[in-house]
Amino acid sequence: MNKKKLQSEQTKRKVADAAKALFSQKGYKATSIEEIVEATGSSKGNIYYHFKSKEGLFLYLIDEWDLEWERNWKERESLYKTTRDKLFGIAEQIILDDLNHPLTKAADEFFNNEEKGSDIEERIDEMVKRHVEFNRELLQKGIDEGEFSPKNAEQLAVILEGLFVGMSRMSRKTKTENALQLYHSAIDVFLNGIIARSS
Amino acid sequence: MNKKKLQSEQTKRKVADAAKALFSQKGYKATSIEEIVEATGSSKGNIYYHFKSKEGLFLYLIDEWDLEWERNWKERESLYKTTRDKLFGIAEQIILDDLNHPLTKAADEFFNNEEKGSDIEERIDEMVKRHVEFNRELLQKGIDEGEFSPKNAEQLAVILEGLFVGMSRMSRKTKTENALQLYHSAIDVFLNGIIARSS
DNA sequence: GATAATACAAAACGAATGTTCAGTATAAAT
DNA sequence: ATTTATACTGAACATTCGTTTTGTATTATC
Repeated sequence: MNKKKLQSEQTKRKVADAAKALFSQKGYKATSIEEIVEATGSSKGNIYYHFKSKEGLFLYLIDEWDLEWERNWKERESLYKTTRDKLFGIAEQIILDDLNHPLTKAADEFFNNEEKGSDIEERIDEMVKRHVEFNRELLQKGIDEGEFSPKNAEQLAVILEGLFVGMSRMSRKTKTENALQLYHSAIDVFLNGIIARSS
Repeated sequence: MNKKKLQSEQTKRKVADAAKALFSQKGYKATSIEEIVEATGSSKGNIYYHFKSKEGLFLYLIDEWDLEWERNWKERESLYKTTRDKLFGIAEQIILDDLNHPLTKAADEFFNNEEKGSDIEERIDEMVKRHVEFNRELLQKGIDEGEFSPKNAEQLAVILEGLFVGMSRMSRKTKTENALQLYHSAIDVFLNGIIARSS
C-alpha cells in the first residue's frame, strides 16, 4: 500500500492546484468542473473520486489557505509586542495575503451565494467563528492591558472582521497601490476608534 | 392612449413587487423567472416585454430602492445640525433601511457575482460612485468645519461605504437586535476614529 | 372600419453544468 | 494465482433557467 497511495495524493494535489488557479482567475461560479478536467488531464469522475463536490473542493482550498495564514502569523507574532502593534501586524499580513492571494475574490463570491449544501454551511460558519474568535482574543487582551477602552470585545471582533470583508469588496475595483493605502487607513481609523485615551 | 398604458404600468408594478418579494426571500440567483411568473400570473414573455432581462429587472428594483432612500434622507437631514450628527443620522437610517429592507442580501449577492453584462456593470459602478460621493461630501464638510481631523476624505468615504457593506455581511447570521447594536458600534468606532481632538 | 401598435400568452430553445454510474486497469492482500 | 480494493475513465444523466419566438387579442390611430 504505497505506490498507489502516493500516486493518489499527487493527483489530488494536481487537481487542487489547478482548481486554485482557475478559481482565482475566473471566480467560483465561472469555473466549471470541465475546465478543471481540461487543466489537469484527469477525468470528471476522478475529480469526484477525490472530492465530494465542487463546493467541497473549493472549501478544501480555503482550508489550506487558512492554515497557511495561521502558520505565517505564528511565525511573525513575536515580532510585535503590544496588542496594538499586533493588530497592525495582523492587518498588514491580511492586506498582503488578501492582495497577493487571488483566491480572495472567489471566496467572497462563494460566501455570498445563497445556494450551499447544509453541511457546507456549517463549515463556513465554523470558519467565520474561528476568525472572530481570533480577533476577539486579541482585542480582549488589549482591553485587559488597558490599551483599548473597555468595550464589548466580541462585538468589536465582529466589526473588525466585517471591516476586512468590506475593504476587500471596496478594493476590488481600485489599483493595488490604492488598495494597500485603503486597508491601512481603515485599520488606522479602527484602532484610533478603540484606543484608550485619558480624555 | 390611456387604458392600455395604465394597464401596462399596473402590470409592470405587479411584476416588480412580486420580484422584490421573491428576491428578498430567496436571493437573486435562487429566484427564477418561472417563480415570478407563478407569483404574478403574468407570462414569461410578458415579463421580458417589460424588462430587458433578469439583471435589468433586479437593477430596476435597486434603483427604486436607492431613490426611496435619498427621498427619506432629504426629509430627515434638517433634523441634524453638525456633520457628526448627520453621520449618525445617516448611519441609523442605513441601519433601519438595511435591516428592514430585505433586498439587501440579494443585492449583496448580486454585486458579488462575476457574471454580469457589461452594461449592467456600468450601472453598478455608477451607483457605488454615487454612494461614495455622498459619503465624501459629508466627510469633507466635517473636515472643513473642524469636526474631523483632516484626512483624505475620498478614502474615508470608501472606508465608510465598505464598513456598511461589511456590517451587512456580518449581521447576516445574527438576530435583528444584535445587528442593530453591531451597526451602531461600528459607526461609533468609525466616528471616534476620525473625530478631531485636541490631544 | 381598416391598419398599426401594444400587451400579453405559451411553448420551445438551447446551452451550460454538476453529478452519477457502469466499466476498466492497476495495485495490494490473501 | 486469485481475489479485493483502489484509482481512474468517459459517457450519459438530469435539470435548471434565461431568453427568444411565434401567435393572438385588445386598444389606439387615421
